[in-house]
Amino acid sequence: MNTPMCASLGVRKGSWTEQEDFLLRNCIQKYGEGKWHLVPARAGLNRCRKSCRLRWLNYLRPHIKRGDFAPDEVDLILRLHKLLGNRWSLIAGRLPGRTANDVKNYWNTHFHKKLSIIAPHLHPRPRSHPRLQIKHKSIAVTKNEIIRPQPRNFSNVKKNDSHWCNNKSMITNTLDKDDKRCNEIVVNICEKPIGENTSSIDDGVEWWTNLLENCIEIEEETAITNFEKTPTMLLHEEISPPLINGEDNSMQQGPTNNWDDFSTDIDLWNLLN
DNA sequence: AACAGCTTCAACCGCATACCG
DNA sequence: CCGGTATGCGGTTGAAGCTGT
Repeated sequence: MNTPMCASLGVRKGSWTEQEDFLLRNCIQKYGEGKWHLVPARAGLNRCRKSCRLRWLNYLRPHIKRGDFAPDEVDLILRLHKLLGNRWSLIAGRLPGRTANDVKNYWNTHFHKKLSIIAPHLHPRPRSHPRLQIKHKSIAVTKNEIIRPQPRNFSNVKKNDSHWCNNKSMITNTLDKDDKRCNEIVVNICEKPIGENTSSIDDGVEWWTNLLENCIEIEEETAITNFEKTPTMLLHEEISPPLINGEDNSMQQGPTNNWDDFSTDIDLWNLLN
């Protein structure tokens, strides 16, 4: 366990000062990201490595977007949350400039509390929010089974793909009613690179561009005109219905077949407005 | 103006997984 | 294969600011 390290030896906690931010930023610029256990010593900070990492990832990293989420981003969060559940890092990976913490906080403040009001049995939350109870009319919400990606071992896969979006597929697993792994689903989503140098200004822009390119490919393949559709609409179409075992599964979906049911999202949109 | 209650979000905590010798 | 360590992630907390009375 690592956390005792943070608690021991009087390591500083709480809000970061400008001086600490300056030291950490300089350290990362000099040595690069990673090796977090070395960062406190290198930067001359009396902070634990986890605190340094979190501060960098959530606040100091370049090109982090602050402020309100755009409607398109909210739409994407809703759809991805429906697909992935509370996989905040995965969701954030598809929102350029947004951190997992941002997405999580946004969800908890804008959606979770509202869901807990309109469907408390599905979304329990410790504290009540009387104001919101008055503000929002009741809306029927159906529970959707989240398809949770399972860890996969790609150790035998060649790791020299320099174009991280050239493989459009993300393999996930679904669980059947007996909680047994039953199917592999290939979801066409751009995967953000891991472990590459992503500090350039192209970071978010590039993956988003690739996402759009992939959407265009799908569009061309299906010979459907999507002139006035938003990226998220295209993404929605891209991720549903799934391909199971590489084949069109539209006629053989099992008990977890709810890919085209985004009624909850629409209700949540109404809540926001 | 003062107070209480509520909301937001940065930061912390603990767990799971990856990595390495 | 095993054990220790590093890293990443999601849940939770709490201080600060905001809003209503």
